[in-house]
Amino acid sequence: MLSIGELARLAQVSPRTLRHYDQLGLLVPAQVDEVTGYRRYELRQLAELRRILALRDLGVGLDRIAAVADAPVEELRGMLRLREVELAAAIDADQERLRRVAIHLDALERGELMSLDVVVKRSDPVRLASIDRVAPGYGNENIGPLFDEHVPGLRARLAAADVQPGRFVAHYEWPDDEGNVLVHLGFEIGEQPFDGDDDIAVERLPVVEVASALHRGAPVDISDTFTGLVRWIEASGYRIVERSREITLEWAADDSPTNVIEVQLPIAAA
Amino acid sequence: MLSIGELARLAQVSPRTLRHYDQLGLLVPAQVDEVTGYRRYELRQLAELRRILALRDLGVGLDRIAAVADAPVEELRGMLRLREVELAAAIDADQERLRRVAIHLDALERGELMSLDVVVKRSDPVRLASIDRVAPGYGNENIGPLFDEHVPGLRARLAAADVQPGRFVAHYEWPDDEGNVLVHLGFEIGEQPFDGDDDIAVERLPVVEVASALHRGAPVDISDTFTGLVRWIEASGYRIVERSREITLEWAADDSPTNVIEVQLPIAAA
DNA sequence: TTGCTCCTCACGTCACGTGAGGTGGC
DNA sequence: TTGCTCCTCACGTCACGTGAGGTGGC
Repeated sequence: MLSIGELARLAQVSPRTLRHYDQLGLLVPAQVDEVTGYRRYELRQLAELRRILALRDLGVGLDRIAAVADAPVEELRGMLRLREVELAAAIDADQERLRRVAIHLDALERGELMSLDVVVKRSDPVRLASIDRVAPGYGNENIGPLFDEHVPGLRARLAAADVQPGRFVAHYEWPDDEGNVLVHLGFEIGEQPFDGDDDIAVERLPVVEVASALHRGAPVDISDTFTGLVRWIEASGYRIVERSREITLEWAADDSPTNVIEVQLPIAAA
Repeated sequence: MLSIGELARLAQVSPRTLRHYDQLGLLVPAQVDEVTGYRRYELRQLAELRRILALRDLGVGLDRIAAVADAPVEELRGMLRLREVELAAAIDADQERLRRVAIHLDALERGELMSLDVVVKRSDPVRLASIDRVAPGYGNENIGPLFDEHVPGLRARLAAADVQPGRFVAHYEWPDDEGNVLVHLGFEIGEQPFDGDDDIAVERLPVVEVASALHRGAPVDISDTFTGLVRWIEASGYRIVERSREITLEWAADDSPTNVIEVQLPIAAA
């Protein structure tokens, strides 16, 4: 017979661990002194304990160890197979994290500070009242004037139709052969009843996987955010499958530093 | 300004998470209503929150995120490098676990049940009073008679010298050209003052890395335990660097099922 | 008799999830 | 006025480590 300390020393664990296993019913002492509460173990329990510790060191939870302890070998086999799958998944997840850490460090080397702002998510479902206009190209110098010219009018016409405009959303199509870009300018309208008119279309943006970055401040600098986002996407092993969406989360004035625009680029695994 | 629910939706986290970050001082609302306690966030805090979540998803603890939040970029860089090292270590550890799971599953296929009993550890420091005898080979049929013949006498002579014998320990040397094996038969004597005599030597076994398995029952079957242990060692990428040690943890009678003998094989990475 | 071992609570860890019980805003 | 949101506790999670406070055995 062994005292708790002797068994602990043989197995190189703490007495506290053995008390814990006793409490869980995982390894109950062969005898317990009724007066003093002293635990007494048999030597064959060292073998039991070793099995418990071996499974524990494989990362198996104590509840699952208890579950296979008195079960047929089949159970043990199944549990080990499960653990194999879990471990493979954990390794994958950590390797993915490792890749992302490397990407952030690369971005830091280049002085880019935004890589940590990028989020991959599914876009929110959006119902939009929008107009289509053609710009002579991308970039704020081409798009900006379009906004100034058409957005106030759109807002006014929605109000006239008793529709509360929500957030402002712009999205783009690929340029045609001459470089002209079809731009959709719209406001979220939720589920308010509205069918559009001969100029205003009502559309739902498909819910897709997007990489998203936040742009703050004047829209003139939005191409920096855009460039950083594209770089992040390439480094992360995605490819862009659609043109960008820009969601204006907050807008004070054209040059206000409190402006916040979310830039979304639909992506897929490269 | 955003309510807690709005910010939570934008960032796809729970309000509870935001309250938690508030409590930790990690992301404190721009305003808190003094009467109702309602939290109000500014939109620029969404960018802060995204950075926090990005680091969290890399497995960085919230305390460390807080530590780099207002620190110079150098801190962030250092923290990410540290995380790189930690992640690599975690992956290594999980891959090692994966290998061991595979070894156990293999052993189960072959019907061996003991692989989970094997432990790698450093041997305990042992001071031994022992005699050297020559056996005509390994195996219980060669070693057993030696035990029967010499062990009782050794015990008696130690008692006569006022030395309390501890656990019985046998260890072996490599066989010579004719297959003769030098066997050391001894008892642990701790630090009791004793220098031996012309037959009994006092020795300290070097503390080394060993693979250890427990044998239960009659010593006749100890070769099964031995075989399983050797197989485990090979499958696990170790090699045997010295002959075995056998430590008798419990001994009732020659054929008692409560006998427990620990078999240790000194190992090194293959 | 003095150390050493043993005992039973019970808090702390990490990042929240999940009620309970109650109130404020549209 | 009714739902929806928000609030503050406070327990539970996982496998013990770490005291606190006290007693038993050599």
